[in-house]
Amino acid sequence: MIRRITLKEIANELNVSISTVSKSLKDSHEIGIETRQKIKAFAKAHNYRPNNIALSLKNRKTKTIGVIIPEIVHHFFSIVINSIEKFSTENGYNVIIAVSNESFEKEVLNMETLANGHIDGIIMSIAKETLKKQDFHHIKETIDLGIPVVMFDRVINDVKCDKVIVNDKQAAKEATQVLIDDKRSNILLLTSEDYVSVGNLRTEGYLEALKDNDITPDSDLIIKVKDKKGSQLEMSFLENELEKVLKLKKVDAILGVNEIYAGSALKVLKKNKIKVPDQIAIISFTDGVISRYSSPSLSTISQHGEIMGERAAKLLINKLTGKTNSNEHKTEIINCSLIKRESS
Amino acid sequence: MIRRITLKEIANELNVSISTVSKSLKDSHEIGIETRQKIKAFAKAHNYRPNNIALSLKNRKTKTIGVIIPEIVHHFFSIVINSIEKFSTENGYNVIIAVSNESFEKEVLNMETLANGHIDGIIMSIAKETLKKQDFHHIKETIDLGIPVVMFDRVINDVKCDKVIVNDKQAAKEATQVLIDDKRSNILLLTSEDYVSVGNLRTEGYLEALKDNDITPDSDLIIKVKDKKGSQLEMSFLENELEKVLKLKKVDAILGVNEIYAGSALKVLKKNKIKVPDQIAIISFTDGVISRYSSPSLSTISQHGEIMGERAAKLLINKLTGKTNSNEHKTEIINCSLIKRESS
DNA sequence: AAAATCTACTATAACGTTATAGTAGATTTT
DNA sequence: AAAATCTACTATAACGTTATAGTAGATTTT
Repeated sequence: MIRRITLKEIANELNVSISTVSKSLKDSHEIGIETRQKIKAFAKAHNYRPNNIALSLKNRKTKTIGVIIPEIVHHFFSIVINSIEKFSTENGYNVIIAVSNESFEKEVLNMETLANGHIDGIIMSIAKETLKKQDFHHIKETIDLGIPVVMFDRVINDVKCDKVIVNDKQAAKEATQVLIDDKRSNILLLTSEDYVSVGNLRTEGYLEALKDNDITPDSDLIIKVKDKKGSQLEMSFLENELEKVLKLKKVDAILGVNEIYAGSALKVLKKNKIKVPDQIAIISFTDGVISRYSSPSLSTISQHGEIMGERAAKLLINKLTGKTNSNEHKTEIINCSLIKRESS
Repeated sequence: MIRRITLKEIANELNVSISTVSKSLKDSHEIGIETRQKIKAFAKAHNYRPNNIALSLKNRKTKTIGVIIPEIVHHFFSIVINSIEKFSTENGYNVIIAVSNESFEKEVLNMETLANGHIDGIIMSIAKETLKKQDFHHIKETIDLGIPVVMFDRVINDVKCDKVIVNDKQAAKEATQVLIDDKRSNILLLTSEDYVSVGNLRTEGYLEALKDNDITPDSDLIIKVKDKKGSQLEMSFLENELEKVLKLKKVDAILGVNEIYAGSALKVLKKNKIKVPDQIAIISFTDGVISRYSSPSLSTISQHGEIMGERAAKLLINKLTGKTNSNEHKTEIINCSLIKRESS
């Protein structure tokens, strides 16, 4: 085992002061060229690398970004993380991941751990439980400590920080319109409970589209999927509800706020021998792997997770490097796009 | 903006020395009880939190684990990360994520960045390009620096470190046997190129099963999917090759080394109106979301990514906390299990 | 030749901690 | 009453850096 050599050790070996070594390695003109070269050669030969922890302490900068997300095993979030990691690394930042698992308590814990040390700023998407509780003290406290926070996708209006969102309402409205234009007017909506900001916006978009076309919304056609611990339960809830509605009501289209919901719906339709898209067309949010590999493949609304991640990272790094003022807060809106596949 | 208070500031406020503050907060009996309580109360009131960077420097421990993986947007890897993150957080460790994108160069870069500072140990799965190049100097150097490394899934035999793998060969053999027992003997294998360790082992298992049943392997029935930048190209290669083979040869079963391959195969079969599993049965590795939401759903071999992640994290943390000797290296083998669904 | 300037360094403090060694003043022992 | 011990602290060095201030000795200016 070879311990990493330090400036002190180099200084001792070469009988110069630590300052001389430090300055030489930075190629400072204060030091004579011969000494400089000797030191640089020695450092190289011994594979000197500055200790980043010491630098972090000195500079009060860790060059690390903390990311708090509700889930990792999730197509959209993993795309965003990937993109954050990519952009951050390119700009000399490391990325620490913390998962809230949709839990308020864990999110608070994550924030505290991160804020206590190893990061310069935070990118996050809010846990469902936090949205439900409407308790954002941990986020406000972190911002008060001078740690910049950027929120993406699931954001909170009354916390002042940079945000990256998608035009959820508009996208849902347009998708609904596409279904209506296809002569379908009994559109079932699979959405999440109201406190989930994005689900809510998508529901609004759906309702607006109906209104614009003078279709009276039928509350039976809106299934709000209850969150259960463990997605298995959540899905069986959805499947049961959907089957019930299909027996009672005429349905000729389904709009899902994510591809898991839509994928599960597809299973139910198949089981009941309902033809997609002939009898029921489907459009869903989240352009993930389910949509592409299911059959028929699902028409989806892409939220452009890659762009989202990159924008979020860019906003944060701009704050960290002082390129943007720390009191000004931007909200960037990314336009979704509808990807037509076989289900519509 | 409220800057975090330091020991020094507390000491100044209360007219005691920094030592006294530090010791009081650690509840040291060297300090009188009244002083101690006064200091603790003051610290609490001002929301004192020790600076972790300073502690890291002092203790030469960062309480952070680095994870280097080939991809994040990947069911199996994201499950493993999730599990690593979970176990690590529970044990007081943070997790830094670095993505190699299957590139050797990026993997080396990632290793160097991580080894230079902010982490105590590394968990990794090797990039395909690295496996192809057979150049592992970066990993050996990191280990030489006294930074423990744990490899999972894609491991390297001639690097001495802890490893967590799956019984790939045996699992592939058993899956093949299941297909044979179902009276299928023209089994097509969708595998990766030879240098990918896990793909190779699975191919071996497949071949062994054939041999045990006196079936002569047909090299036309083994498609080695070429890696292309961008999975889109990779898949069109697979689809074209598969279509060719289906025209030329009798095929009554397919074994895929991952669910992307199997999912793509399913698309091809569907396009050619081949019934699954009646005409061709499918079994694949990776129990992901594609397998569950495709139709028919795919029978898969679960590699138990959660267990893998947990074991890897446990092995590493045991090394870091000195619970296990740093010179002894374990290889843990996790048994896959076959999950039967509709495709077989 | 004294004063000013330059060259090529070194010493010191600081980032925020903690562990070790040191020390006034009070109390106990002999 | 001198010596030993205790109590309740403080000073210092260290982790590994860097920026600022300081300084011998040589060289240049006047």
